[in-house]
Amino acid sequence: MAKAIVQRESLTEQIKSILIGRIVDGSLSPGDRLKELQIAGEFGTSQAPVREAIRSLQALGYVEHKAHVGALVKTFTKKEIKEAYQVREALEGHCLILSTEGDTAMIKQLNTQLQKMQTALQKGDVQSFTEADNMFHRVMIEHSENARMLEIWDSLKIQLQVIATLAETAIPLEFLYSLHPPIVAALEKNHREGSARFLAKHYKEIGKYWEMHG
Amino acid sequence: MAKAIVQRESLTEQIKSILIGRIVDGSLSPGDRLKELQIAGEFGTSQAPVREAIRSLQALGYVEHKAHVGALVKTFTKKEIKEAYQVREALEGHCLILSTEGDTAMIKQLNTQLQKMQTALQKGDVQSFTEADNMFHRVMIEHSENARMLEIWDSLKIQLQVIATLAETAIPLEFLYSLHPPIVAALEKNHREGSARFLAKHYKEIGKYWEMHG
DNA sequence: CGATCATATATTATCGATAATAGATAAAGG
DNA sequence: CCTTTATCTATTATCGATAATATATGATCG
Repeated sequence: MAKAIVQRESLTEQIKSILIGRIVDGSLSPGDRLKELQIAGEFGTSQAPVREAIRSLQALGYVEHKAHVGALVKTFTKKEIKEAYQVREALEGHCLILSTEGDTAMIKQLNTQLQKMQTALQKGDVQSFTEADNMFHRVMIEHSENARMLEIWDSLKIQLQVIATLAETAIPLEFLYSLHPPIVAALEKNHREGSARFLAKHYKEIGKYWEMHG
Repeated sequence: MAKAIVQRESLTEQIKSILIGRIVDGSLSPGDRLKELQIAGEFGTSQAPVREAIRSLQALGYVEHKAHVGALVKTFTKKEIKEAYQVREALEGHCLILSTEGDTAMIKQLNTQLQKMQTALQKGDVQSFTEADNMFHRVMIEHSENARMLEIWDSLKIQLQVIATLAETAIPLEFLYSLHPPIVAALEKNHREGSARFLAKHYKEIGKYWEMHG
């Protein structure tokens, strides 16, 4: 029999999820202060689980913590964004190079995401586009079957996610889209190095936009 | 005037440092359980700072935590080691490719570490060799001037550090050494892709050893 | 004898209260 | 006035105690 009991999540976990939600959706902005007792009061808990939740937000990179002062929602600098993109490029590029010849599954999934991006583009649905874009890149990592790498990749997504909510990054989606198909096309011809080069170009172009507009 | 006051570290920080030391030096072995109250008793503190220290060990990847059960010193599987090496290769390779032509400083530092490795080799000083080896690779990351990447790289080192203490990885140091100079040599000729290829070979060889002996 | 259920125990998770600290504000001295 | 020092306040850091939970152990039933 399947357990129907709703496993009560620990208070810490619940609070953590709620706070992450608030940061991602922007109701908590960079620089905002998280006061342990105030939050505890809001949720009707004691200080302890709030404190723990905040510390784990810190580990995830959502907040900064200063001793005896408390936690502030992290403000991402231009440099940090650039750094995150650079790491992503390193990881994704490596995965492309390592991708095995016969792995048509990855190519298939990449194409699926390309189509989703196109559909979103036509509808002008920015959120769906961003989602598909994210998945496109995540697929590369997933297919390396390297859990650690995926974990790291996800941790990078956090900052870019927060940024995406805040700054309408202002990169024209049509252009952003156009940077992706060549990556897949090269893979389909088994040109893995070429694919990695197109990926590099993709990130170079994004970098340019951040230089100009960020 | 420089402050001479020894800033009292928080209990949490102190406990964290001690526990990390015990894990790295092997007095706490993989699978060992960390009991909050027991440790608190040992240090004469309450449960709270111990609990926090353990949670931050978790974030750093030293221990695993199961709800209502507690923290166990992490046991690294062969697969996880392999994964960590793969990520290292991705990061270091990317840094080599991105390294700027005029960056003689990096080459100089790489050569310095090569020499330290040689010296250690002659003395049969395994620890010094390992240190220099680590630094050799870290130098590549440092020169990307990407703090996030360096942080991630360091977090990967943790597991390999623990492993190094436990299992004498049994790779002949002479052979391990020999994999490094070609990386620098290629860089000196401004063959960055070639350098990255030698790096890849380096990790492939290490991988083989883990397959056979690990 | 095996499977299921109750009970006991060790340990984490949470609580409410207190101590310690950083930063702000006011007072004192030059 | 400006600088330094003392006081105050808001907040984190730590405490000791209790509640909740998972696992182990033993009891009950088929």
